[in-house]
Amino acid sequence: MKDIAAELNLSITTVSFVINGKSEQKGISEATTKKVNDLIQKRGFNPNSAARILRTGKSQTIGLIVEDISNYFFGYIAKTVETEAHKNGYNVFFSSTENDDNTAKVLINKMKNSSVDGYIITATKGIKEELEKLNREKIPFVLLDRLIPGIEANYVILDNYLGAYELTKHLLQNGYSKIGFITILGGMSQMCDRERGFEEALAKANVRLPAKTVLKIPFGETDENNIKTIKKYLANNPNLDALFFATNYLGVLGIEAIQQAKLSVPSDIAVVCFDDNDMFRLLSPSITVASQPIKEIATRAIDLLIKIINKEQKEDKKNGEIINPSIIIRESSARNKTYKLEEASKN
Amino acid sequence: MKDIAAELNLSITTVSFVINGKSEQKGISEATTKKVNDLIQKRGFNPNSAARILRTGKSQTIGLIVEDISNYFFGYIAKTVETEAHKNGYNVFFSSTENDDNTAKVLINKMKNSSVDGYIITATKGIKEELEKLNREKIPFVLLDRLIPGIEANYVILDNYLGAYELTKHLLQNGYSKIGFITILGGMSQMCDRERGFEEALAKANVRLPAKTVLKIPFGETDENNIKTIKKYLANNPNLDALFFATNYLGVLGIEAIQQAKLSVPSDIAVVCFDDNDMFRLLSPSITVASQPIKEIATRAIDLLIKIINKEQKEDKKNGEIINPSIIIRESSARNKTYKLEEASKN
DNA sequence: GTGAAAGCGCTAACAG
DNA sequence: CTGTTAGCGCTTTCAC
Repeated sequence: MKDIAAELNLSITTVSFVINGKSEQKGISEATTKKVNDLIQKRGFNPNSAARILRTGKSQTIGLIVEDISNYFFGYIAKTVETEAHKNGYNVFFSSTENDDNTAKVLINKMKNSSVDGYIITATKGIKEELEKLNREKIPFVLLDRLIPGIEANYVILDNYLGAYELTKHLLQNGYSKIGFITILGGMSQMCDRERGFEEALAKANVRLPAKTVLKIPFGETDENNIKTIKKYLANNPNLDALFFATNYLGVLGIEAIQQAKLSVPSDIAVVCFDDNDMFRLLSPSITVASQPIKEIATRAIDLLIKIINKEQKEDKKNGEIINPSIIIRESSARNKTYKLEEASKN
Repeated sequence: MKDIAAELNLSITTVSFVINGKSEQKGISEATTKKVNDLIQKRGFNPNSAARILRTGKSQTIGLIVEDISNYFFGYIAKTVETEAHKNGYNVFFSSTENDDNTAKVLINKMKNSSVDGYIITATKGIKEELEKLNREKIPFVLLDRLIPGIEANYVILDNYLGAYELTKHLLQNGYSKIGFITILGGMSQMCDRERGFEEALAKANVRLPAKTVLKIPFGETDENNIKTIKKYLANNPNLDALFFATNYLGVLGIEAIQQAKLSVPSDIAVVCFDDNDMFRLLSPSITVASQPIKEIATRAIDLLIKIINKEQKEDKKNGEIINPSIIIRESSARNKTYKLEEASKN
């Protein structure tokens, strides 16, 4: 910057104003502005962002903390967040927590050092304190996909209850009533809401299931072990006529388990799953799902965050957005042709 | 830092030395060191990284530029890079190019402003100049997945030629010789290598195909249009007995097109694809693939980059690593029921 | 063993 | 309309 100023016989201030687009505001002549801009172009000058951050305290960077970037849902979230962030002049730091509290905490602090201007966070269970600290320090963040009870926060989440409720209702209407529910152990809010939706749909239909038909799989196990667990569960619950997978990666594992157990879908067992992806659509039979409008979720989250950063939104007035899922009915939950609705409802 | 120093009646220098783990080297007493560390812990003090970057010129950040973070291949690359980077004390900036030159250029420059210490780049075709500039400025980078002709660079890529050659050989050995090859238009080195592998395997077997059996699909079209294109291609080439998809997302689209065209795999047409994923494994019939050891590729790339950043590697001695793919034979390329999968996979 | 002080590149208040 | 200047928080040389 100094060089530019020297070369044009201008003060550093002038150059700085031009760079920051304050020519007009500061009453700098068009000619000067142009001269400066041209030279900047020619020299390929880039303002040093470290200095700028140091001076302004703003890094034009947002931190994105997801559960697992290699999961399609989060990958697509990340892509959308990034695109939208760039549109608004922000860079994105991303990281995966692998659902580990400690990793999440470390990440939040690491990003804080890097002076991110705000966060989008898919929380893990035990980071309440960190979030409270962010609130105290007035560092903006938006919770995505899941909430932490007792935390005042801006958030964008899906109506998980509704999705699970409808998916379950769909199964019931198609004559499946002995439904196994496979979810994550120690799940966060989104998982609890899905379970609640499932249970209330059953309750409303006066269907009662033994508790053991809910299978909770710990996070972080190997795929192989999880498949084994699901296979064992299937063997122990031979009377089930449908399975509800509460999240996409469990669905994938479940399908593998079902294949290995040589069960036919849906004639032996129907399948529905939360979250859609290419695979569920192309599989034969294709899988009925509750689909999340991922792009919308991500866009809303980043837009909300940027609004907060720019103080267009009052700090103390938190804002929550709840997005509706859509149920996509496919082959995996269609009864076979000979099936009679009356018979099933006897159970 | 100033506060810490003041509170302990020490100079800022001393505190700085302790923070940077130079107590010993600088001959600071154990007692002092401990006192400082304890207070830092208690206060939750975090050194301001902007200031540090400004002073040292090192940001402990690496930039990861991929084609599309929502693609499983790149998502998994990102996850691995990130994990490995954190292990080494680095943060990761990531971005997707969507295979667009201009985006890629902008990203490289944006990251340069943010003083990344180095890059991992999946190049687009027209960023030769940018890379040359990086070389001139001695900013370390590692090319991943694909090369740019005429650029001196460190790189980690797959042996794409070999993968395609073997995949084609497999088809030929199983009696498929009228093989359609579906790839990206204007593809980068990795795509060219795959095509070359395909062609040379055919040539070696003395199989000659009309040119029109190679279909090149432009990047950036909608999925719908691409599926239409593939369907039209299938209709125009009814004599094909196998399809070779040169990359995973084309394979997915292709499978959808094949389903829509009501063709049976492999009896009507066999299918093989580059890159593996859950879907190809679980589909029925499952898809034969050339699988990339993604984790290894990512790990090698980040390790190589860090080595270069730390000057453990001479700047002017570029280092290239070529990783071997493995061929995973599945149902989609089995001739008919009498064909034995086990036999084939022995290789 | 420890401290003083310069300066990284930029912004912005203030002074002309 | 433009220039002077302080200072953001840290590292590091040099001095004691």
